[in-house]
Amino acid sequence: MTYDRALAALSDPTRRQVFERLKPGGRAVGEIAKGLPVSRPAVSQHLKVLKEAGLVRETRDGTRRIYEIDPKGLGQLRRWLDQFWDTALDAFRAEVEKDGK
Amino acid sequence: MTYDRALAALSDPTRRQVFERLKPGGRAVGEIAKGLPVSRPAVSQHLKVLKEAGLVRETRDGTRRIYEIDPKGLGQLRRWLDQFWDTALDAFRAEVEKDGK
DNA sequence: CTACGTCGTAAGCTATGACTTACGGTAAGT
DNA sequence: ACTTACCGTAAGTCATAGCTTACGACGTAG
Repeated sequence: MTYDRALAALSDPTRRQVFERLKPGGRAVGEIAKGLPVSRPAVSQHLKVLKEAGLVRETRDGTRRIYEIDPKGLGQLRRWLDQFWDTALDAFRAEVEKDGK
Repeated sequence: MTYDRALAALSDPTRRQVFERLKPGGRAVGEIAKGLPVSRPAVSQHLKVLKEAGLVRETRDGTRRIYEIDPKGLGQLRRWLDQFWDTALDAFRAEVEKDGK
């Protein structure tokens, strides 16, 4: 029942950028901030929100914190989404195929 | 590329309530507002956002507007979500099963 | 032990967004 | 034609969330 936090977390564009930067694999905070249009502390705050939403997990490596995608929050969000598929979408399957790309 | 709007739309709790009320089927605005802790105009504004996100579609019936779930936005959101499954989750499948309910 | 690199947190500012009340428009019934 | 029901939009208020700079904590290297 934390899908609500996941939705709130992923609603912010820059926070989504942070999250998408973790797709290739784990990364350190400063490395993530590099290239983003916001400061490093801002990235830290975003990572905190993502972590509390279960979308990201943290690992220590010396003074550096490595962040990687946590499938837990992603799974909860996906299950919540599928809930609408099962109940309300049976009549529209044809259009789902049609809307394409 | 409208998954961003869908995420922004579903991030608000009361807007999620509006959306979830449409799960059983199409409903009129006043009917949706009944039982919600906000006014009817507020519901109208929420429906407008949901519509622009492709999550809801509108139908006329006299002076009433019937709103129902639109699978289009739901599909785009789901595809965006699955993107992370494919790339970053191969190593964690075991844990996905473990986190359970 | 000093200096540096890496990072989280606090405080403060600003913009955005969710809500309210008030109003106007349209369709149906009498 | 008048009234009633149903709804969208405009204007204004208030809280929240994202950003910045400043600071302190922690580990590492020399």
